[in-house]
Amino acid sequence: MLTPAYIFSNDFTAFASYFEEKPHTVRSFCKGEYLWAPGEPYEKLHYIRSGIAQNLLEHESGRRKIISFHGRGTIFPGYHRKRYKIERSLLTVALSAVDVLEFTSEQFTAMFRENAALQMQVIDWFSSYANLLLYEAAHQEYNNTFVKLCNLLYLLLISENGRESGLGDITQDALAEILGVSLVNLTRSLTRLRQEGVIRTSRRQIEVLKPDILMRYCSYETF
Amino acid sequence: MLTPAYIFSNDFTAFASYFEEKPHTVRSFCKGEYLWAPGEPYEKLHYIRSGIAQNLLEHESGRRKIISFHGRGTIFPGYHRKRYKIERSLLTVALSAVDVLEFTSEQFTAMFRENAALQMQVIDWFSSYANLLLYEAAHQEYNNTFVKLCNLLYLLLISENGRESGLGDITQDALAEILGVSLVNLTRSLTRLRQEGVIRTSRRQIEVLKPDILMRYCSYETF
DNA sequence: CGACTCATTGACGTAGCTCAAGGTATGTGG
DNA sequence: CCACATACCTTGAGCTACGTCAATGAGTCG
Repeated sequence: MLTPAYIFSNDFTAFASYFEEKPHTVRSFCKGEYLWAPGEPYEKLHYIRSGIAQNLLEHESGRRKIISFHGRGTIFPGYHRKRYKIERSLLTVALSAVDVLEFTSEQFTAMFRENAALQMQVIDWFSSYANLLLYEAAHQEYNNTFVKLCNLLYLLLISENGRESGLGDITQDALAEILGVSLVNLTRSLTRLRQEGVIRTSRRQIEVLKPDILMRYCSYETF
Repeated sequence: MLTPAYIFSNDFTAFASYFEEKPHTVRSFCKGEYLWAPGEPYEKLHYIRSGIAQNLLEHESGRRKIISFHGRGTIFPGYHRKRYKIERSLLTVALSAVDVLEFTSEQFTAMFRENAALQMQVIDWFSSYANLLLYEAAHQEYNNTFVKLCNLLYLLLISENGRESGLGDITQDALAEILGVSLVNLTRSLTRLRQEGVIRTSRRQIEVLKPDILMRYCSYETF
């Protein structure tokens, strides 16, 4: 049974050569560049050949919520046709150099119509995305910061998907923006875990020394 | 541009007669009965011919989060093939007498494969569901209870989708469970709105007297 | 008309916020 | 290679939004 995944990767690799054959544009983004800029409607879909990007939402209060990460071998955003107001506040930023195949909505629709396997993969992608959002909106909401953090560390560093997808380094500020808590509050929970010998921290790095203890702190839905 | 909808309805009515022709089971549920019981894996899909059901998640702390409502002319749950751990904590309850066509995963897959219009509608459903969850997980998270409530009242009572779908009456307890706040805290915000003459409340009923003022309290993403 | 559901208000404790200050790596230009 | 700037992390202090507990009121129904 599947647990939430913050990092999407390698779910469309089976279609890599198929995508290459079909009409598309090759594009590259530098670290820090927007794949999807603020205020822009989301017109294009990207198949990521290499690199990693993060998707986040800017709240009118100035706080930012990191929603998900998208690495090599996946499509972002999900294929959809309707336009939602919230998309104006969503943006996608390259965390490293990113190399993509860009499809217009029409180009992707043509592939979707003819390729039954692709249809199923799009469904699978949506169910996985919905699962992450359900976990965040309906489960994590009721956990305190400490449990939220343990859950996140488990999903990013211990779980199969987390280990495979390998985010590499991450700032504590980013962790706070994933969980929707303040940096100060996040640091306090990390300090507790460090004092208990569960983790070791250094600049942009968190190493889990005692995964079994970390898991005992996690909530039931997490693994 | 579309705003979040808590109530799903009439998005599959175009397929009503198509569904009737295809293999299915007709089922009826009484008010309070589970369409999807706790701990049960989600094996079946329902096309709701009449009635309304709510989908919610039970947290291990005992708190409940109401996620969405599903009325006539829609499908629930969304068509998907993978199994997620969180589904064990999800449940769906009939809020009134509910009459459905029940499809097994295989039966629905057969229809999905042959019917291109259905494929597109399933995509639209997923994008709408993802939009609601994004709104909840990434936007409402940063609003205080008062703004959360104003947003919800707008979406349920003022917005086009809310008015059309018509939840009818709703307890304040349910509102609190949608927003993930305590009943006490919710009541205080309602009291403020009542004192300002924005709403009138009575048992299971909320009437908006001054929609323009309510809207001024809402956050930017809401309409 | 008693029992139950639903709504309201008060009292009080605390998780997590902001503000503020400082410490420690990492990178960069001279 | 050093001086300095910048990014990142940590800790303290005080405030507040929101949670729980508790008591009561006000509709609804068999």
